[in-house]
Amino acid sequence: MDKCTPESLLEGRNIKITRQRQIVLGAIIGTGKPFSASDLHDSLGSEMDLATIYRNLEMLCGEGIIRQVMNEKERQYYELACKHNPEHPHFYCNICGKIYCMKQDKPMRLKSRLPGDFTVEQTVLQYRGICPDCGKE
Amino acid sequence: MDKCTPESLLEGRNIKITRQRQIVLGAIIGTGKPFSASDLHDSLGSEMDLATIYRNLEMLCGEGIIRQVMNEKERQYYELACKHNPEHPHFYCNICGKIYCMKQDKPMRLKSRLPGDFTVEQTVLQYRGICPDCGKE
DNA sequence: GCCTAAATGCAAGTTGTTTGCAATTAAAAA
DNA sequence: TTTTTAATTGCAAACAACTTGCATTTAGGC
Ligand SMILES: [Mn+2]
Ligand SMILES: [Mn+2]
Ligand SMILES: [Zn+2]
Ligand SMILES: [Zn+2]
Repeated sequence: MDKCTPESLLEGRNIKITRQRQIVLGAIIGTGKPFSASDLHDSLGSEMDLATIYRNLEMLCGEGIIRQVMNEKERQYYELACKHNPEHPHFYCNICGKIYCMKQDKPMRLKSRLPGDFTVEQTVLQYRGICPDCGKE
Repeated sequence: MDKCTPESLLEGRNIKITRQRQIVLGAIIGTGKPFSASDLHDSLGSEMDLATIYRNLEMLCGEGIIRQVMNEKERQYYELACKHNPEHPHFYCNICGKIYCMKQDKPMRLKSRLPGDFTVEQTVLQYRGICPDCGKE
């Protein structure tokens, strides 16, 4: 139950702890919601260059500290990928574009996984991995 | 089992049947695979303006004649949405980027839904619809 | 404190997609 | 069939998300 901090997330990884990385990670830990690069940029009052944010998001993804959540309106969303936040499905509202995290309790009625009155219009199921062509090499 | 034609797909819809729409729909019907705007543009030997292709893809989507399949590498993929091609999951290869359509037989082992040796690395499950905030208006 | 590789900011470049506008065209009206 | 007109097209420019090159700064080992 030890809470994540910018330092705890980066420790033992041979990654420089820069001022901007502390700020970015602080913001990521601070929000519970999925976020895009420009969400971050805005929430930081544009005090950091967008290119720096993009470079750090890529790095954090590679390290498995954050994960890609959803690609919507040609914009990539991410969320923290620590032990407190295991993988789970998401609900995307076709009207306001908000992204809701769904609880991932194993055997459970759908109703209990989102609070309130959600109307599901589409269910998107995608598999990613290695195809036979690419598997043999 | 009547096969789709550009005309049959557009009929009764108050949409002008232009030369370029026949060509685009012909190409879409011709290929079984998901395609992007630039896939189409290339396959038509650049004989049609990309803007026209984008405008028509948007229109066809709105009409439910095609559907969005996947947003990958910041590029949108589509496929024909006629009665011969009901909704189904897709497999995206993390290496070559190919998109495979999966058969959607109801009760079935996963093995039988894709031919060959596919390694699943990620399963993406997304719901889209209307959230409670947007539902009450 | 000094040194060096890594990280940053800035500006410019890419790529996918959209938009404004004048010219073309499908198809409804005459 | 010819005329009319609103929709569609092509072209060029605009946009938005993201990436890259490069000179400058900085974290962290010495
Ligand atoms: Mn989530
Ligand atoms: Mn398919
Ligand atoms: Zn909503
Ligand atoms: Zn492959």
